[in-house]
Amino acid sequence: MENELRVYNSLHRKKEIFKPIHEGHVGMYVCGPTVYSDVHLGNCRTFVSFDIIYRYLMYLGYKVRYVRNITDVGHLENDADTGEDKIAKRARLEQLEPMEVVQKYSNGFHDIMRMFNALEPSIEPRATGHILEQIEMVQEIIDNGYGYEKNGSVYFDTLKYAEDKKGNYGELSGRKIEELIAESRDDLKKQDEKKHPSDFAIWMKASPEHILRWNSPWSVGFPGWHLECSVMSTKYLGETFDIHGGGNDLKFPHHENEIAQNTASCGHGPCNYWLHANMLLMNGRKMSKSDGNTISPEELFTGESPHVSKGYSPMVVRFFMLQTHYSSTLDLTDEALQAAEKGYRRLIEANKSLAKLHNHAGPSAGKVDQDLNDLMDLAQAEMNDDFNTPKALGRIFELASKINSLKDGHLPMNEVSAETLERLEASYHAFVFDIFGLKDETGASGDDNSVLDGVMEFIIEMRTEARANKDWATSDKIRDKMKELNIQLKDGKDGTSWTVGE
RNA sequence: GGUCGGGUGGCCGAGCGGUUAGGCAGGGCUCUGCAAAAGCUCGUACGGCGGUUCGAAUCCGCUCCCGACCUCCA
Repeated sequence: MENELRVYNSLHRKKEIFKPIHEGHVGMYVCGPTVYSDVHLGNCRTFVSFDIIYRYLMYLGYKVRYVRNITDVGHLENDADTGEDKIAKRARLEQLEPMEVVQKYSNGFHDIMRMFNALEPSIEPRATGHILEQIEMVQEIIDNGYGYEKNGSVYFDTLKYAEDKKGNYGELSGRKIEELIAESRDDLKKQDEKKHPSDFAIWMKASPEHILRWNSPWSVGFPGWHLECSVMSTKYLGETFDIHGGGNDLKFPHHENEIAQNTASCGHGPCNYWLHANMLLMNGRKMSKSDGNTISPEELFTGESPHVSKGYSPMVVRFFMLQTHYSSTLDLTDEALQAAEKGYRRLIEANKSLAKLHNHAGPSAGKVDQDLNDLMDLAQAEMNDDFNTPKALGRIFELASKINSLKDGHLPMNEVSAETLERLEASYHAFVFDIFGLKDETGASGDDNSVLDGVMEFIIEMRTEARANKDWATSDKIRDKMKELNIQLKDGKDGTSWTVGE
């Protein structure tokens, strides 16, 4: 097991030891959402993946600047004939100001991410707030000979870029420029203006119906579709930073073009490590609105969808995501979610049991002590191996078994040193809550549940009395009634505990 | 068609040359007034066909399926 953090760098297609540019600091940029409609659940998976990476880097002691943009301008709508901006089109549709649309869906996005307990990025820049910087970069690219203007639009000269060996166009996505020539479809917009089919726009002249528009040296228009990330990552993280992340589907053309733009303007690519999160599938297939194979975060939470038998809480979904490595596809099925729900509860319940072990710590360390420490070391090692949450989770589950055994007296508590118990509490908590980013949704022992806690304490006391008197009728009545109210009572060695839910 | 990535026990999902992943479900046992919870325990899987090797789920070849990207998309 490696003790150093290793990450899978998409650019080199191999795992590499992670070494930040500035000791103790990490700059990370993740391509954020385009806010022209409600967040896609797949989006959430990507951001949850990077949320865990962010959390783990901080856990390791790094000071992280996490930049995740909001794209509120610049994406062409492919299925429309006009080639107009997605935001503008949506605005027309709903009779709203473009920025109103942007605001609405940004809010919605934030709400969902909050439900998933994702930490906010350090900076969340918007493309529309960086038009000047984008114009500057376009000019730089032109000045360096890699951009050309045609009818008010400016294109990136991929052929010249490739010929100069300035960068290696296609390196990230494994594409060759010759193949791009052959494959490029001839019905692309403004094809006739481009010198080469694989060239892409870095500034677009606005058509008359285009609402979002800004003045520039070339025309009244809007920036190209990949420029914002090049510009904003450079502005907030510098010309070279540590990690650039995003969904797998952004590798080409988005990230490839980003590299080209950065290289053309400042001579080198933006970052040292490219990390890509894989896609979320449902029932083995890509989520697709057209064939009905889709579910929104809200539908998933409420259960109002033909694809799920019931609603699953955000934390259950988050746990479900943890069970798969971020670089693998994740297949969402009702059955898998049900399993995740149980697993999640087990993980949280063990944490509560752990808290109760506190007073029983013995003085001498034994085999159990060693096993616990080994498992904690292993869990960390798994995370160091490219943020392997499924493996780390496996170790934490093994810890949960040990904790339960200790609680039930199946393992000798006096073999666990006070030091190890302390470490176990800190470590278990750190993994479950700080790194995995889960929250306790099970109701009991919550921070803001003092009233319910008090009531339950009383009810359990009453039932314990009944049981002491072998008044089974009363004790079972209490238990059944609680069950009806969705509260489960569990009799253990040290008394009765309770949880909300089945 | 091109480029990548996959096919693992009933389900999900790690592993990627020799060792029990883990979760869920199922069987058995322990504990318990009963139940639940919890613990212990059982199941012996790697798409197919060849090859390399003392040894392959793990490497190589062929083949069959699946997915992603190639066009806005996380």
